[in-house]
Amino acid sequence: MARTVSNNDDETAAKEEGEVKDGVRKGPWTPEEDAILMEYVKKHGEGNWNSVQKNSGLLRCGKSCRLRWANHLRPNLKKGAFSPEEEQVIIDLHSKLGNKWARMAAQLPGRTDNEIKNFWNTRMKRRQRAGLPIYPPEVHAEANAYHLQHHRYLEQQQPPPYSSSSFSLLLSSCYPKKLNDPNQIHHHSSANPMQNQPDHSADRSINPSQQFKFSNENSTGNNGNFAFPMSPLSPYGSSSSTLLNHSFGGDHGGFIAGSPYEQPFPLVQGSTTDISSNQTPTPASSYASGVDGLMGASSMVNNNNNNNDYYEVAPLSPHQGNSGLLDALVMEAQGLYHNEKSRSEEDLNLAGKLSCKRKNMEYAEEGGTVPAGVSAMKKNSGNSSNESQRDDDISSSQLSKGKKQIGEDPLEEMNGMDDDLVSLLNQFPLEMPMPEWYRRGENQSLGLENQPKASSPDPADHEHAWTLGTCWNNMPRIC
DNA sequence: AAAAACTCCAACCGCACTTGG
DNA sequence: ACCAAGTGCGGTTGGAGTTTT
Repeated sequence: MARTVSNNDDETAAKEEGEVKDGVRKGPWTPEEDAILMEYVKKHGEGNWNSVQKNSGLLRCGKSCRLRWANHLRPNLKKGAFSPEEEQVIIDLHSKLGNKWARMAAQLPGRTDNEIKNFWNTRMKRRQRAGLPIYPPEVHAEANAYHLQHHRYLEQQQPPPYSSSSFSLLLSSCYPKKLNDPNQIHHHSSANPMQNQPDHSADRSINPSQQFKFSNENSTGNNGNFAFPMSPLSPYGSSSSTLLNHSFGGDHGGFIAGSPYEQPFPLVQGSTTDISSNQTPTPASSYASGVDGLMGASSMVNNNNNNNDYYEVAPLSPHQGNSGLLDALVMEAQGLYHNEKSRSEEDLNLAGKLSCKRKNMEYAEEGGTVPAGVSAMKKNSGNSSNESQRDDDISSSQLSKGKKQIGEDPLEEMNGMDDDLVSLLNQFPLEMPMPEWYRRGENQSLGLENQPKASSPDPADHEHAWTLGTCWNNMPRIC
């Protein structure tokens, strides 16, 4: 490690730490190597990394040189901890992009993808340990809106490759496949977003083997209760026709506001009935193609106790390519689940009803009010409370605002998806209360101005806050 | 004070994509 | 169309430093 190489005995340290194999050294860079590389780049510019070794005598492979330059030597690199603003940016971007570190880094001048990646992984760990949600509610809302609008944009531009597989498109739209797809990166660069027509070729090329099974082969006749594909971030699971109707019906294009990153894909004009009417039975293999098995990998596993279900999230293979969003959500679910479990095993039977209340407590804690029981629990998570405290400084206010009323026992509803989506669709609610936190932003340019106000929630419903953080627990009540 | 646990982060690795022959 | 080299990206690892027990 470079930082471990002392200045007083670099050669010794390099010999000890730098392993030379086949004329290529590995391990930490020495100041001398850095100097050589910097000199080389000064003379020849970036690129041609493989020629560095030939021309400079540096015993490093091209990849290593590029990495060293990009992460440590290039000018204008910011060092040190991320500012709260930067952290907020990262959280926000991650909710929209997943583990697209390079793209995130492009939004953060002076920061490297590696830095961001490390930051995020650390943050995820901390929050998982603390049983905290990965994303603040506001970020969820924004991301959800982003995904939905992006999806609709794509859908309008070109029909889904598989007949009416909105699911596939939505998900794939959330996880751009091709970095150099002009429609999927640098959204800001286009003055006229309509000029950027999405390239769905990537969506088409998705390997069906990687697709999760969201089996809906019998999903005809859902009575018009279109169950929109569940966005990984959606507080509603993106499954609410109400959400679609209320939130996006009548949009006439525009950007998502309220974020540092306005997303200039055009909002799609049209009503949600367009979407629902387009939903035709789709081969299971065509679902979720875009996210490399997003939902399947995270399919909630029911313990087959339909009355007092508890759930666990199926483990994810790191190679399933969910772009990190799913991982984040899985970790969140796991963390929260374990929290729940650790608090009271014997309360499992009541978990469905109580979990919302508990989550409220957790959010209250995050906001500074720490119920005794919860604080005791957190004490067991090492120093994570300190870290989480800082970590949540950004979002604590948001989180405190994020107490929302939602359907009861959202995980129970989740369970049905894998087994019988048809019944889920058939029972999907036509109306779902719009939570307070979501209405908060209705004056923003999300096209929410024209939303019919949801019926005011039952005050008692405030207790039904987020059971599993901000990921799963806003699923509307189905049964 | 020592050991264990944890955090941080630089660097490596493999895969996928692009480009040029 | 095919192949190889170059490049970029994301996942993972391993070690030093720090904190906790």
